[in-house]
Amino acid sequence: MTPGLRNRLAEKMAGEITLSDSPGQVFRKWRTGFSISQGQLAEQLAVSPSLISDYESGRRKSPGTVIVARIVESLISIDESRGGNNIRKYGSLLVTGIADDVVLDIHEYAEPVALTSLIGAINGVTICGNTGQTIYGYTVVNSIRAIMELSAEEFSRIYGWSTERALIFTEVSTGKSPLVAIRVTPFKPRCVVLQGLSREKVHPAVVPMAERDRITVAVTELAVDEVIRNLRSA
Amino acid sequence: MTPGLRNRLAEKMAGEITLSDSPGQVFRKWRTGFSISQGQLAEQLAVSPSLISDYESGRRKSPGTVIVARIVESLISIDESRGGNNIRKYGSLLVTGIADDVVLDIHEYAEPVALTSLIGAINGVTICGNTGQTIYGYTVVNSIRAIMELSAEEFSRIYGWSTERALIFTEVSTGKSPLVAIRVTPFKPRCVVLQGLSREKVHPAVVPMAERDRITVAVTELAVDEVIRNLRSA
DNA sequence: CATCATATTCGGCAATTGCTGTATGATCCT
DNA sequence: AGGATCATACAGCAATTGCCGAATATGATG
Repeated sequence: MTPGLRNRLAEKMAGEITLSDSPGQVFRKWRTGFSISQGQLAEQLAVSPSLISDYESGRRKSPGTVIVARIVESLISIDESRGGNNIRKYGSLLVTGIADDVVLDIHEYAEPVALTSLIGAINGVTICGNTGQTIYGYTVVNSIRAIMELSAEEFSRIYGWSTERALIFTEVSTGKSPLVAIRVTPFKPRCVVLQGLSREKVHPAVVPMAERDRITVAVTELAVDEVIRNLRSA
Repeated sequence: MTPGLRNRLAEKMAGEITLSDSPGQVFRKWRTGFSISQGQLAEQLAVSPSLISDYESGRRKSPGTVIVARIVESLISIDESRGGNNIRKYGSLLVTGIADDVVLDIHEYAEPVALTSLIGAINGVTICGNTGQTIYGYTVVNSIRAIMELSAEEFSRIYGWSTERALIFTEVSTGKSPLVAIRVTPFKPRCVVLQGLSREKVHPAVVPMAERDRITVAVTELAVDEVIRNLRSA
């Protein structure tokens, strides 16, 4: 695990916290992701445990950069003292090695989000599957590039932290190829969104394949840029 | 320019500001890098220009996440409205496409740093060249991997924002190969540091090559991890 | 049911921030 | 020389933060 990786992970965490409308929730996401209790974090920071709880619960709406930096550095220091497994785990998500124009955006939610909320945000129409679920993140993928260029190992990395996410494939023509690609890989997303399709143009093989893998499928005709923008704003 | 790139650049900027001991200086670095005046930024933010100056000058030691996020989003919005050239320019530095174990760390300084300060931070010994210069950043590179694996285009990207930087090559045996590689590429760094060498073991061809390219050369026997840690702390 | 660990709430208060508005100085252009 | 632009310093003040400590709530375990 290189110090460079650790520094970039710290930067990623700090950036995500700072840009969030709910920094407390993002604090908690990272703390629990690192398997650290509030008491342990408070001890490392030499503060009262209620301070950690105050922040995570949103009592402070605009924490200062000093306290954010201290919390991030403490999380990483605790993990380093335990061997650095979480730094490697989350750090590996930073090193995509995948061209920017294949993975167009990727995001992990601080807390579970209703699938209906995501589909609604992009004016999606559900084709099949259960929309009563929640998801933990999404990845927006250039469909053709992903299928043509990614190895199996790279393909698995578009899942970020969790397979309980939505994969949004852009500029698809019938939707068949993305579902075929998912069929032959070990991991299944919660939901697949086919961008650029109307419901009528969905290939008839899509629904049976999706149902075999218990994947919810939706379509959206929103432009790619708008999909990404709306998802980030939701 | 993908929205994903823009979001990751925003995250990078926010993270860097938050983790810095001088957030004001990092605000200024990004603002001037984007060619935006304080007045233009204030207008976009709908605030008084003195607020921007107050922050950049360090009057506020721990700005809140809300104001940091607003400033970062405003810089990016202004650039988008101008065509997005700076987003592409700085965003391209995020998409290394270079394996993490080649570029071990890379950093841009908010303001010029004396070369002697960097060399001192890593217990370096100057072999040749002028140490009275300043630098704007550094890149720590795995010497063997970089030379064996990087294309010419990839090699040029280890320069980050500026060639006025130090390149630190790790685990070198004689130091000849890095200087040869630099000789045959168009850009020259301000300084090359050869990690893992004592002054006696430097190949005799190093100094003549460095002098031809007006590059300062130093050596350090500090461990790689310590080099990266000390540089980040300096 | 008791105990323990973890988490949350909340009162309190000194310190700091967010922001306006005014004053000042430097630089550039006409 | 004068105006415009850019940047900085600073007084002032309402609002908010950083943090402690006590009390309370919740879930797991024996």
